[in-house]
Amino acid sequence: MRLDEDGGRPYITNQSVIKKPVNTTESIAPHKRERRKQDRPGELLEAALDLFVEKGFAATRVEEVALRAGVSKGTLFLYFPSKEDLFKAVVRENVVATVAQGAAEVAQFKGSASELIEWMMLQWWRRYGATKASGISKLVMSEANNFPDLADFFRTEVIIPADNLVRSALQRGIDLGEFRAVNVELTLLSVMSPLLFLVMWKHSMGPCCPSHEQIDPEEFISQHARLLARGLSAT
Amino acid sequence: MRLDEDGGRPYITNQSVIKKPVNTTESIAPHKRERRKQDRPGELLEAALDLFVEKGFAATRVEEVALRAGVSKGTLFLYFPSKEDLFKAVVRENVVATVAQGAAEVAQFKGSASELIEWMMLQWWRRYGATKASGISKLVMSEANNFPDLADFFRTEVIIPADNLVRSALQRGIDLGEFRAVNVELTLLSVMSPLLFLVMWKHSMGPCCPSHEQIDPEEFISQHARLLARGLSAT
Amino acid sequence: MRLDEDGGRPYITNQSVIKKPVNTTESIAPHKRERRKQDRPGELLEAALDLFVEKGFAATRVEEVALRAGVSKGTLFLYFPSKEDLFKAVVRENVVATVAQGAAEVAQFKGSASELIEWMMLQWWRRYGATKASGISKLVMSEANNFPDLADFFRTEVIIPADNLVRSALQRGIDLGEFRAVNVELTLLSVMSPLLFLVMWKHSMGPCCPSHEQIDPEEFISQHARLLARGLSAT
Amino acid sequence: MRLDEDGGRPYITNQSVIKKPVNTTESIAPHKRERRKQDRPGELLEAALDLFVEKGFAATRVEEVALRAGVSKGTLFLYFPSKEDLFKAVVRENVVATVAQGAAEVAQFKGSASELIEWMMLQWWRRYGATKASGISKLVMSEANNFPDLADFFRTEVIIPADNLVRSALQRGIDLGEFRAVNVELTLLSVMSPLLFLVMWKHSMGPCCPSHEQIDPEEFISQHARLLARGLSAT
DNA sequence: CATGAATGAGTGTTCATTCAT
DNA sequence: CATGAATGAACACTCATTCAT
Repeated sequence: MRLDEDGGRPYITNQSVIKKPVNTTESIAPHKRERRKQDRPGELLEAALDLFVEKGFAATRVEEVALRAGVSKGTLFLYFPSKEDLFKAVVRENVVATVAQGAAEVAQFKGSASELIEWMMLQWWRRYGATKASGISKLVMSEANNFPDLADFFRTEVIIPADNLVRSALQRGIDLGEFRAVNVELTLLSVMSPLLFLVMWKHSMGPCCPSHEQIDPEEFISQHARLLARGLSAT
Repeated sequence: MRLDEDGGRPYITNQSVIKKPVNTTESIAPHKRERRKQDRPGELLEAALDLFVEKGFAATRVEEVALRAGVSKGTLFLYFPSKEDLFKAVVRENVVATVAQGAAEVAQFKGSASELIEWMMLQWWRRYGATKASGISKLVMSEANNFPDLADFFRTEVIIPADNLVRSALQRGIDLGEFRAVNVELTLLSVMSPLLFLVMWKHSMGPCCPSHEQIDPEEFISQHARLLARGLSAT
Repeated sequence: MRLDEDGGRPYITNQSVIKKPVNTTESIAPHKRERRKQDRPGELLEAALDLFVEKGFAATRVEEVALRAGVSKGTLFLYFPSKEDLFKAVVRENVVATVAQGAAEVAQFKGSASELIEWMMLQWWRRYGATKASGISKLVMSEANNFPDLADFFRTEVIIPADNLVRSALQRGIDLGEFRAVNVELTLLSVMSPLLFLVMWKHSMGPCCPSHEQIDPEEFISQHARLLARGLSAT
Repeated sequence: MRLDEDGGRPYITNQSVIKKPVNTTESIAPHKRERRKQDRPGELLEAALDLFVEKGFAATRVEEVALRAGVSKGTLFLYFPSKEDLFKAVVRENVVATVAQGAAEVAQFKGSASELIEWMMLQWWRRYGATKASGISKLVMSEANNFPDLADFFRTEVIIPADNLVRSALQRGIDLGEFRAVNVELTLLSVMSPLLFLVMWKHSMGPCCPSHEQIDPEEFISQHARLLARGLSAT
């Protein structure tokens, strides 16, 4: 390691590296500035999402969030009274609506119950599990102990609605005679646990274990869905 | 879901864990110092397990571990050269041994491959998943990104051996014509993911969601195992 | 030997070194905060130089440096990422600059090689050896084994350039026929060792040995230089 | 880095690694044991010398000294009330007598003054400078500020006698008309400083600077001595 | 005398949070 | 509103020193 790698700079300078847009025409573009102000929370939340998902709650430094959002550390605390509050806001901002959209699509699905189950699982993966946003699920599970109210919020807004979707699909299969009369609650877990495991793994051990890299999530989901379908099959 | 079962005692406890060995035969007992010395590692490991499971790796302070074990911070470092080493010792004491024991028992199992799978899953739960020690698995997944060394250690010492156990059971089923020739790696995930999900849930959302309490993990595991067995069945 | 000369002020001083800039023109001065900010590095470097020279590298606590500069420990790390970097900055500020300046002056020197040697030695003493900053050389030699990185840095930034200055002067004397064709590397040591010995002594035994006080370093250097000149003389 | 490099040892054991000689014949060899006890301080001082020279005062851990001497850490403190006292004892034990022997040999020297000077310098190097013991000179200069009484002791017992030897050689050269009537005190420094510099360098920067490795100390001393002889020559 | 387990003050470094400007 | 300089409480880890045995 070269000791003079700092290239002779005598000391660190904190001088702002934030590039604030130079308002050369302050008088004729007041709206721009206002909009900018209004966007601040959103930009901060976006930056925070990225970093929380990437590094987790503890390892994310608020200064890095602020920098990525293009504001100073102090400004972040202007909008969010603490790191914890920022975290909560991120979760609230980024998880609802995904479920609602899913529900709408399920309603229009044509096909057997077992096809529906497989389709739901794959959709869940493609629309959520495979995206950055799924990091929130991992994060919530990881930090639930430290933020119990957050866990509660997540359960109410996300988990229960999503579970209900699967529950009704299973029930439909049973009612139509396609599935045996299994315990729906238990089978629900058989459907959801591989998905949640996939997300946990992807955001935790995944990056460390290249050995598991050859596994294709969609292929796994498909096989698992078919395994379940066979297992549930009434015939 | 009774996911917080731990023999009835919740692992979050503030009661003193300093266990003075009961001297029933004071005259035969070795020197007090010596006796303490031999007890130290065990006491420290127990305290460390409690706190790691309760708070996670990063949030657990070594001094708190030492204090809970009734010694000073310096004493802890007398037995474990670093916090990471302490953690690794906790894993070895509470997880690695369990895997080894499981492997030995598996070798003596008499029965079909599908019976073996179900038995393994149930044993895994009873011997590990249902205990406080399973918090380690949750911890590792939660903090793997921040402590890749620990994740690597856990993967090498625990995940790979455990996976191999399941892998060989599946392969045996296929070789004996009991199972169809499915992709073993994918099926492995179908076996493990419900177990790991159960553990994650128990140590994260579980305590916050009393609504899932009515679910019995063993019942779920049994049903899931049978679902898989049916799904895998060659006939 | 008056080796502890430093312009009269001993470098071991407890008097406050927090130098509030005298505001002769309060109205023109920038904001108090800004002013402090600009002064910080200098104040910290000054405090660090004092303490490093007084106590050595290992024995100097960064908090003490910060306190002497009138700031908190955290503030120091705002300007210097580590104790080593602080030290390197001190070296750059107090030693490297001196070498560069010396090199510039040497380039303009008119006179014989032997005159140049004597002039360089005297300048080295007046500009560096006799000042507080020369404590850095003593420190580096004293602690090189414990902090090889610092020794390496010092060697690269200070020793090699300074040696090259002397080397070229010797070579010039040989090339011009003024000196005999001696081994330049060995003669370099004959030039440098009295200077470095002087500095070591001043910052170690010097304060303890008033008996050597009657020796004037400049007189010694002059005589040594002339001794060498005679010894090297080609005639 | 392999995380399991500790080979699975669950925790560190402080169990004694000190090999105390097993006294199988305790009853017939009581003297041996007594001698052993009497040797303790000597063995500790020897170990301390090695380590202090090798690592310096601060970086040497008392436990390492004790271990090398074959006793426990507690035993060391039985003989030396503190690390500092151990340090002082080491210096006191290891520097006298060398000078006395040198003085005796000087008295028998036949030859010119300049030959004597060169011979003394070379002998000083061979008998002291080149040996491990010279590390003490480095150590004393390095730690003199922290141990002023040590510096005083060293000056009285070592430096002054050694200086007197050189002083009288120079004076003899002047009295016999071999040398010019130079200032003896200054010339003394011209003789000693290269030697002390050599020792300082050897024990500090030397190990870090392979570039200077090609320099042969004896060759340097010879050339320096001849340079001085020419410089001092009356002719 | 000798031991070695135990201590606890101290060290460099980090980072969420505050607040004067 | 926005800034960023300043803070200070933590934290993992070290090691000279003590003292019960």
